[in-house]
Amino acid sequence: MAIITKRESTGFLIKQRAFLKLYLITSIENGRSYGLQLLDDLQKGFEIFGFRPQASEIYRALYELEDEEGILEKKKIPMEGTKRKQIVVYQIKDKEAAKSYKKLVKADLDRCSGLLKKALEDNYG
Amino acid sequence: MAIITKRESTGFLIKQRAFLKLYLITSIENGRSYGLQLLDDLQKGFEIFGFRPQASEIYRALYELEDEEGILEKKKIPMEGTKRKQIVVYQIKDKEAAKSYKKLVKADLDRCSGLLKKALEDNYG
DNA sequence: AGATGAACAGCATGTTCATTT
DNA sequence: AAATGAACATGCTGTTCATCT
Repeated sequence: MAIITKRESTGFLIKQRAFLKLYLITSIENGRSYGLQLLDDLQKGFEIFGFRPQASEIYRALYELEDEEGILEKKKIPMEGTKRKQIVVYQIKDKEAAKSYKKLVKADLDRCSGLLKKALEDNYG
Repeated sequence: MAIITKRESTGFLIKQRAFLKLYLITSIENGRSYGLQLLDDLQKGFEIFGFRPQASEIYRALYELEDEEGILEKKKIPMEGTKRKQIVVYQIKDKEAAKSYKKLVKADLDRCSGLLKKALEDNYG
């Protein structure tokens, strides 16, 4: 019988997953889109920062927003310009939940900004 | 025979290890100290940010700064107020290497700050 | 107990593969 | 080929343990 040990966070920086989930909510609020399109937007937007998220991370984030947080719901629609090809699009299912998730992430982003700011002051001040 | 696959970074945020190494260099530049003391300083300094680094991370970071980067060198000295108890203190071995490491980390911290700033603008603007 | 370091283990996420259209 | 998602693999780092004084 295996012993399961739950692991604590030391509270360093925000996780990529949460960061992407924030962007996915906002993008979907601004009109529906689908996985690869969202990925492409993010990759282009962060190119100058040297950050290139992976497709699998996007799909995992979308899955969690739907299945764990209950913020999104999934729909299959025919892809534009095709008859039979379907794509998976998401829309906001629970506006309040979306709002409160974004609020949580904002607090963490602010915390992280403060942490980096402190490091810049302490080490290069 | 095992196939070794090197893993790429997607370039999200700075790793805790690099962040701590930066602080360790600066602390050691400002007067020698030893592992648990450095840990205690860091834990106290970041308490308000909810960040609490672990002892093992400090020792790993010190090891790498000595053994991999060649920036620090180790000395064993008798602990204050004791006759035989020894502690491991570090001092800067290669000033230029320290300087250039700090420069690299500064660039990354600036990049990360920009990334967080963008996220705050894009999602709460 | 305080200090150091090695060994072990979990989790976030990068990589590869399968399936469908 | 584009799109989605599952399965597999790896590295960062949290946890535990051993040793020494």
